[in-house]
Amino acid sequence: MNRPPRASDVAALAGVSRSAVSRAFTDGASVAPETRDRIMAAAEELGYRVNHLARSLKEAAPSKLVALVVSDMDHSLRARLVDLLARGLVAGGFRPFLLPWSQGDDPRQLIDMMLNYNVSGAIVTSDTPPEEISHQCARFGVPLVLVNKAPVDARAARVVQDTDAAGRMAAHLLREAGCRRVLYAGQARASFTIDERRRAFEAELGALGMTLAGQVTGPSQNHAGGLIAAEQYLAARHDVDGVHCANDFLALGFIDGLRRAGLPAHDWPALVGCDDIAEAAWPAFDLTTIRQDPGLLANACLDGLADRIAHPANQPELQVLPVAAVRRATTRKTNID
Amino acid sequence: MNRPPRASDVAALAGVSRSAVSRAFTDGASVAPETRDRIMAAAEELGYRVNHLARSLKEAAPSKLVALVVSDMDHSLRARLVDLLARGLVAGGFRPFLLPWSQGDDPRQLIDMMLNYNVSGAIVTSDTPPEEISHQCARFGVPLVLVNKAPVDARAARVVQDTDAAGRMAAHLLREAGCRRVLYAGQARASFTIDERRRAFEAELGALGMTLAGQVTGPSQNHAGGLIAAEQYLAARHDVDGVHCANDFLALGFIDGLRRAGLPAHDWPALVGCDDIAEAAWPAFDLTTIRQDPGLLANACLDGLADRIAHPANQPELQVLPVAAVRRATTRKTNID
DNA sequence: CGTCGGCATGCACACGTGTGCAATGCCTTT
DNA sequence: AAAGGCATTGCACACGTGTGCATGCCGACG
Repeated sequence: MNRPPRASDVAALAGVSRSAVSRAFTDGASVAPETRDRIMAAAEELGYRVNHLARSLKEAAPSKLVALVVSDMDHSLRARLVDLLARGLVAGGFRPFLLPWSQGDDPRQLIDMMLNYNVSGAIVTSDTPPEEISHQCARFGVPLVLVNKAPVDARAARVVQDTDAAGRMAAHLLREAGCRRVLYAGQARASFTIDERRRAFEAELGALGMTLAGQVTGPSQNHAGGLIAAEQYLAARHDVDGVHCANDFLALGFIDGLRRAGLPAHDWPALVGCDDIAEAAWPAFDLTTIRQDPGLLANACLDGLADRIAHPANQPELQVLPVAAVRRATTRKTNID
Repeated sequence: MNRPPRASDVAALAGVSRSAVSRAFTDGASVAPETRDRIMAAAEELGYRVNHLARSLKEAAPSKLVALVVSDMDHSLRARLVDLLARGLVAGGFRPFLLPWSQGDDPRQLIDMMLNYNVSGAIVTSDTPPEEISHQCARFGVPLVLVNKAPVDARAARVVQDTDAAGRMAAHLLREAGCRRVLYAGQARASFTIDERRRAFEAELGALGMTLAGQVTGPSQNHAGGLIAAEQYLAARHDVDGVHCANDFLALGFIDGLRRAGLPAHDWPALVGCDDIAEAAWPAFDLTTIRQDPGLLANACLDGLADRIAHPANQPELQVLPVAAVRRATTRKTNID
């Protein structure tokens, strides 16, 4: 017989009823100390473990599983976030359930998985998740937290970066570097956070009396996209003294593009990215950027989820997380001043 | 009444028995087409979903959950691997279950989680996982795949890089660059793969008539460790013409260390890393390295797991994955010849 | 027309667990 | 000594599902 031992096996060995075994493994249940000891000894001998699937089946409350819907895990900031979320969930007694999602995947499959496994909540950190996920979760009462996403469903909690402050900050950092005419590098429609930030950036440029000379666009918001944006920048011979990139990966690619083209360092524009990924601090780049603390982000998600689970009827909360300027070389050793 | 609908609710609405509902959702079961249609309509109306937890409880086979034990997710190669593994598992009908583990965590807690949830298998990609995990998995019959790990338990399948080829390759790449006296950058005892590779590297140096001048050591196998290794290298004024770094992150840090110290490019030693992480190809580094294909790695893990699940009694297989040399600037624009 | 085979369906049990309720036994109080 | 309270324990049911078995029905074939 090779099946895992169950409670009744332990009960038989310990000479008690199966209920007693169940109670021995339940905190606060009424069991005599010596009975509990005998049960625990029998359990140890058989290698018995409580089957949490069966347990969560019995309890009306959904399982302790939490779905983690994530895309673009190769983005180091997201990998870090997933790591922190998983740790936090495990520490809180939950079990993170990794659901990768890519643009073009069928969202219904994702929803099926979440509902089939009776998850007690979900955290969505993928870019541009389909609205259907939010609506279906709301319909079936699955507590949901959206990270840096647009408010697609009023019943989902949201955690977002303070995009307004970040956009203004970018403008001020370029201003500090002495810039007058600047460029924006990134796509016209990228993601919620990037778009919002860009809007605030452009507005603040006006308030500071600076000029937005135009925009260069890479095919994607990553290093490869930055390389191409830099080529465009060099080809167009823009007469600008500063560039704000949609995110750090793009900015690093932009720097690499300038470097590859052999542009002398004193001709480089001032550069400001956003996110403060680990690579931005490397001496090869030393990029001025705007920091979004992944620890803060993860904690806000966990708090938001806990709140949704505990008080499903409440108005879902919107948490806006602060950002901080990180001044490095790309706004110092510029040719301006 | 706010509980999720169950099969009996659907049965009542469709005017059939609960068995019929169960059969309607089971492939290959015997149900009349019009009955199935009526059941599906009722299910759609109520928003019914099969509860897979209860299903897996019924089926003697363990749940479709697979534990993904992972540490150091901020290592971009590992994040990529986790992403690929999660995708592959989902595609194969499994559900990945993310269990972060850090040095110092209690392994028993991890084992409890895996056994409590009756996982049908586990893939361990963390560095230096405690042996206890392997032994407990074996004891309880949980199919296990170890990625780039030492053979701690004979009953676990293993997927490892061809460390022997990689180490020899590193020596040959330095030889190609004209090196004679070389250095190894990395810790004496790091991880299984790194240690094995270093051994092969040193052996091949001898065979090629090259000299290992010594070793510089950073506090960690990442960018920060590389920075410090570079400082040591510069301080000791080693008379060498090439350096092999334990992995790419360390190599990138090493380059950044030389760059920060202002060492002119024609005085740089030839450099060879290992892994071919995305950043190694960036123009800022253009690092010669040894590629380990994460797609291959992920597929090997999934195959290994499937094999362990299908044939638990078989001898666990050991898959050795090929590596490939990636020649870039750090072995070209050297000062030699 | 009788028999047989195949298909659809329902009954009942099983999976492994938690817990309300009642029963039992012991200790304390009057 | 009787009564009452309390801790402990077992019985039985519930959670939501899959499936073997038996039954009933219908068509086909001899």
